[in-house]
Amino acid sequence: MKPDGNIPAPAVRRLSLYLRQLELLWADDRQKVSSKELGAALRLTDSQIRKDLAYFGQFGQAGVGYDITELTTNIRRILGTDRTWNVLLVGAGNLGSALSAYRGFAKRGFRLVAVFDSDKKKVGKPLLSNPELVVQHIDMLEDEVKRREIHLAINAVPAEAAQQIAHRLVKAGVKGLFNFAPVNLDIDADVAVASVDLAVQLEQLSFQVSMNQSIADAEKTRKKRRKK
Amino acid sequence: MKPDGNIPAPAVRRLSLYLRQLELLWADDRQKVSSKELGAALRLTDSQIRKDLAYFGQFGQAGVGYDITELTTNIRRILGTDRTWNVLLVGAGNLGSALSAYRGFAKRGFRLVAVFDSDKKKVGKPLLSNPELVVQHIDMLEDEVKRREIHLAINAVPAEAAQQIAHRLVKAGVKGLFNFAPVNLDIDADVAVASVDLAVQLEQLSFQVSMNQSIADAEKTRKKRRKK
DNA sequence: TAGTGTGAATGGATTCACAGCC
DNA sequence: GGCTGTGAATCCATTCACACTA
Repeated sequence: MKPDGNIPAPAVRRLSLYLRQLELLWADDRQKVSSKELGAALRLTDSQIRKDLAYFGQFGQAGVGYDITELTTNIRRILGTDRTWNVLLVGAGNLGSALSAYRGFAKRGFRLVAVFDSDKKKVGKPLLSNPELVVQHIDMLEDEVKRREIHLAINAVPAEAAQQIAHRLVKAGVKGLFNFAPVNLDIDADVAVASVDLAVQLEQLSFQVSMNQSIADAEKTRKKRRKK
Repeated sequence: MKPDGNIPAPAVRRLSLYLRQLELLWADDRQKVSSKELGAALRLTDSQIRKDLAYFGQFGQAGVGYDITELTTNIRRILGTDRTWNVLLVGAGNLGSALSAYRGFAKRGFRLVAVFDSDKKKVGKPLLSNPELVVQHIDMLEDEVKRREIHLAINAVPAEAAQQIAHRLVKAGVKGLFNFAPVNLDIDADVAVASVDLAVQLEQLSFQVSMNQSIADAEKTRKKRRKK
């Protein structure tokens, strides 16, 4: 892979979307797809798709489009999902358990290989979702990261503990961190971080709904006024 | 509220972050904060924070900064979280159950008032996390939305069902949709949608980690070559 | 002096438009 | 004719820089 110059983050995010759509098409026995068709399905412009792909190489054929199998392979390689990643999970609470049961991870080459918690009541118990996995005490973290070559971690501990656990994960050698706690992690720049804050998402919804509402209201009064 | 002109979506997203930080400061008994201090804590520039806030009004005092309580109130009003939102959940599987147990929602004024599933084995059972909530059959959806004035919905059903449920939710009158399925929902423009695709997030991590790795490798060979 | 609010300048990302190819 | 790949043009977001204020 070429550790290329400056690739916009939004382009990388969309790569995942393209992959999804390609898999759908593939399941439908399709062979070729154009940027226009892909764009229509994902509600993006065709030129955006072409530009995004062009950051990484030339995958299409003029007049024909993209070969679905080939493009799929290429995007997988770009995203680094053409191999299996070992993933660990810290926090076997509600959220953690749900995540450990999520099928979508395995389907995409992410294999959950270890689960940790600090609560002694949970340690030693197998996961309901996957009885082969037994919750380990958090003190085993460092050893397991090394032993099983784990590069990605899902951090599903409460907000208070998140920063400390993050620090520990990084020190243990984890290179990417998926964080669910509503905190801004302070982390070395060479460690990748993805964050999902569920409450923030709901706030965005609440904002949009409020705003749509007041637009609709304004519209209504405008119309009323016109009637006069 | 003023249904103002063009507010950048990223600015609205950051509003949530400001709110979180303000709450932290407030818990620390602080009275005032400057854009510079806020920026340092959140790793943003001070001017960005001032600009973001300026989209919505004038909240600061030159030479002093922002009053924490006052700014908190204002941001809540802007985001529409100065009131309680009734929220429903569709899908009482693993993810759904975890979400229903998540405390962060209630803390921010989002009240889960109904849970639906199509699986008859689940219907009628109370939620472990909140025994007052009993899983209802999906056919009750429309009635409940009206009866309890529910405007927001969390869609935690499998990908195959997501589009159909989304459609039904919108028809029932829901104005905002929090989607966890890895699909692009086709929805009226006047309905707000927030999406979290867990696998996409992991793919972003995998990309970044791979890229960091190859940068590090390149760095290494560069150094080696120099040594000669 | 410390800090806001804001026009102007910069920097990025998206879209346009078209040459070139199948 | 249909479609890619890509410079140029446009659009949008961020940062700069400073007048103004407590």
